[in-house]
Amino acid sequence: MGIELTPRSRQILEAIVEDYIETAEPVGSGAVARRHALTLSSATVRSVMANLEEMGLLTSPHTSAGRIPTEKAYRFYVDSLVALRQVSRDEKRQIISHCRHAGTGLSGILKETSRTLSQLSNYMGIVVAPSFTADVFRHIEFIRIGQRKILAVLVSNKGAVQNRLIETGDDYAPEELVRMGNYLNDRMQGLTITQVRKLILEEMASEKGQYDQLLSRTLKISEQAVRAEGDEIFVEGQARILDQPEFSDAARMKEIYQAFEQKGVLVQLLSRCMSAEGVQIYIGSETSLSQSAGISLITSRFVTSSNTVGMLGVIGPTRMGYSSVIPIVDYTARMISKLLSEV
Amino acid sequence: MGIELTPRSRQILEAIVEDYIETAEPVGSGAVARRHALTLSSATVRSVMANLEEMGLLTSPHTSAGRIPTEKAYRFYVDSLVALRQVSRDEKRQIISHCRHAGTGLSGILKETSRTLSQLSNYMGIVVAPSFTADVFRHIEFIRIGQRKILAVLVSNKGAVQNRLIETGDDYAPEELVRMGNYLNDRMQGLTITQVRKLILEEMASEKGQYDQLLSRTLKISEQAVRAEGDEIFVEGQARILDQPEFSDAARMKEIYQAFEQKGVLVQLLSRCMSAEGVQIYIGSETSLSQSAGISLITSRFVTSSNTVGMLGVIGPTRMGYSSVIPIVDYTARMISKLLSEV
DNA sequence: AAACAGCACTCATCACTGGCGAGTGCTAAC
DNA sequence: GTTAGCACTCGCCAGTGATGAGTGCTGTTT
Repeated sequence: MGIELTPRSRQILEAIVEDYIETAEPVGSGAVARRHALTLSSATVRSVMANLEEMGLLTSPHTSAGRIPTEKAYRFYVDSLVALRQVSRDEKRQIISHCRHAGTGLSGILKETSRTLSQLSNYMGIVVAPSFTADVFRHIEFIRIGQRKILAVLVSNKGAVQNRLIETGDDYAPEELVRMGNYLNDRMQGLTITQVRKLILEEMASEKGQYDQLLSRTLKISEQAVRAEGDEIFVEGQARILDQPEFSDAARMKEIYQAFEQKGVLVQLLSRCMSAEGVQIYIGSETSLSQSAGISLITSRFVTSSNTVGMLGVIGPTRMGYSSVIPIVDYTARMISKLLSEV
Repeated sequence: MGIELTPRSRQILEAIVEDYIETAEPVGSGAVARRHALTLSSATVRSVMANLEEMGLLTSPHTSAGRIPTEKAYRFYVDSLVALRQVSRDEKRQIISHCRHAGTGLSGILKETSRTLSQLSNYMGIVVAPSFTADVFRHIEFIRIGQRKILAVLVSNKGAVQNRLIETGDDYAPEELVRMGNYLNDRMQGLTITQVRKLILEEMASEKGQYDQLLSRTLKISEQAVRAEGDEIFVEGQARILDQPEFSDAARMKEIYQAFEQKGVLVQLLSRCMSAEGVQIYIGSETSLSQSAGISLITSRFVTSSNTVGMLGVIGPTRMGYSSVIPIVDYTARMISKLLSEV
């Protein structure tokens, strides 16, 4: 895995990656020698570049163009070359003020955050609302609060509580509701919320669930209680992709937009990120998005007071300003975590 | 307003509009004469076309290309020329089955609808969830249902009910809640929900709202009760815009996406449509979207069992297949209304 | 007068061309 | 090991001319 490079090769590779990130155009030996004052002639640089190409770190689009970094090069770059920029005072200010300012509830804050990410990075900002569907079911309770209104209180093993108001077709007696609760509490112990939901749906479809009156009523209500809260996901700044020269061509674009249209893809992609702490980076095909698209993803997770975990990050071209975006994502995640634990 | 045209001119204009809708290319006199078997020579058609151009119904992109319809022509076309297609059996089937199939609550149905619209029309589908913020406030009630949980029940003059669960920082006595309710019921009579919300926010900011304990608590809670439910809006099929040849160029595209990014623009645009019944059509600049973009909008509203009004429709290029999209939008709106009143 | 054939004219599009310049790999010299 | 020099490749660009679709006008026919 570890790639062996002389210091000079590293320096040159870094120069190429950064140049390419900046200009989006193949960089030639001359440019490297000139811009980086390496006291090396272009010819020397050339021979080094030839080496790097052999190692699979560079490719040339055609004979007499410069070279462009491969995915492998980006990977190496972020792993061991990139010098992370500090988050500037101004950026910090923006992040914080945007977070605070957004008034309307969690959704509002997260949406605003997504927008801020997009603005600061100049790529696409993305935020996945925390949900505890991966948590383990601990306790559920149904409370009658009106003629046809039931309050469901769902508690997970991490202590997160989810209240849900359910309107029903007919009336339920309090004793019946208690029995329902007990039934579920007995049977669902140890499963994750997602599994619980799945199980309920299966039972609903089975014959037993169809003909047993009481059971059927129980299932119908509990399904609503456990239903995932729209797994909210906020994407902002889609238009910014169009700023990137490599996507100015329509076919390319279409691919990307289609990929994102099934947000399912994103959800799947992001749920992977939930597990690990800290900033995570997926480059090109590592994202397992429509391969050829040349997309990268920088994410970090954040937590809330109720211990649920959400995800935020930035999607951009592989040729992305890692040195500045990584710190921004990191800082934003911390801030959001802090903000959400205060409440 | 009424444009005077001889039958023949009308026929030729219709032919041109329909040809252009199909091919997206300037249509010349020859094509019209040939394709529509009008027993007219191209020369005659030419002179008619010259007339139409003078009337502002056609323009030529340059001397020796055919002509393309102006907005005015489209307007005239939909007003008095277009022959609406029937909704095919297959399309009906798709609309109905998609509506039914979508499981998860209102959001799910509407999202699926938006997707269906996009699929059938091959343009962008859009659905705005019904909200009763424009309704008039009639009654509000707070019910204590747990240590720190309050249920707010809000009723509008049309009989629509909105329940909302509120979690509070500290505990409230039932009597206090009753008093709070009375206070609001007295003061907010006759205002729309939107106005109520605005008033509450204003009072919160005023000195009185800051220092009067009871008032402050009342406002804080009622604000949450009245808060607009995220004015949900579902847009699907954005990628389909890229199928349209006129938008294959990146700059053009960007304009559009940026316009849509502030969904505010859409909301504003669509709230206009809410007032009138039946299918409404906005062509080009009539949409008051980024002018030059050549976008058209076909919408219709739908109603729910609780008398709230939503909006659905299709956004596409001005050069849109009106004859088939109009009926689809119309039919879908009817179906959704029916489906939502059943529940 | 309405319809039309004929004609000169305009102009986008396309394929082809040659010049240019950036960049390369190789080799021979320091 | 480093570098200057050189021949070579190839994308890009501007210019060229042929092609063809489409137009407006004019004079003739019915």
